[in-house]
Amino acid sequence: MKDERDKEQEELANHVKIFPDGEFKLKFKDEDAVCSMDVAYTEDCAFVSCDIMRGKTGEWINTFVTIHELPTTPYQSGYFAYYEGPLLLECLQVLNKRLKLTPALVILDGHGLAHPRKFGIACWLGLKINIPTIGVAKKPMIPHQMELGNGKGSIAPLLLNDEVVGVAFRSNKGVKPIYISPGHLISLDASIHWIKKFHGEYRIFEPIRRADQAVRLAAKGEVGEYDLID
DNA sequence: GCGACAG
DNA sequence: ATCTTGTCGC
Repeated sequence: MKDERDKEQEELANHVKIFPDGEFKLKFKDEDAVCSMDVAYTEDCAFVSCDIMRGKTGEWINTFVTIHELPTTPYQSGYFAYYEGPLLLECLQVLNKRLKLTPALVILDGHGLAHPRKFGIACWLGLKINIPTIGVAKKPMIPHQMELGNGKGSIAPLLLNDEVVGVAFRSNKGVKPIYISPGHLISLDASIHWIKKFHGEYRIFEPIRRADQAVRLAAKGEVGEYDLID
């Protein structure tokens, strides 16, 4: 029996805008911010962090943390957005209200197009905020067919019914790949371009690492809500 | 049919 | 995601 949410995802997926490679390449103005987000959970609450950097230079600005109620919907693979999406949205709303900041691009943990119904959490969030998004995940949801070279920077397409919906990306020699896919209002090649540009020296995308670190500190009670870690 | 299954 | 120390290697 097909989950009701499958139909909803398939419908919403029709509204997602992915540009063909080469079209509408994202350019940042001096003031444009790029945000990378992550979430951590404790027994009784959830913490969201938003790592903020200057899009034009990649320079880290600071990291913002918010506290939230735990999701009421249980986590389920394929429906991650129902679980974590609302938390990301709430954090961005607080960010906007308190810091008057609206990111020009949001990058998050999880998939975009590279999802069984082409509607990963990056698509969901992009549609909600009408801002370009990219999903970067540590595990694939759909397999890559081509062999992935072992060298740093190797890429293999993620195929869904013969359509390229993302790539497996070897972020360092010999490490397990990460998985990049566009979420909304961006192209696949631009998604790869920006991830490469901001990536850093470890396997995991550096801004996501910072967001992860911040949110864990918050979960341990070492920083509070609305704290700017800088 | 069975197992696997973003975070 | 989260529960968790030391340890091997670049």
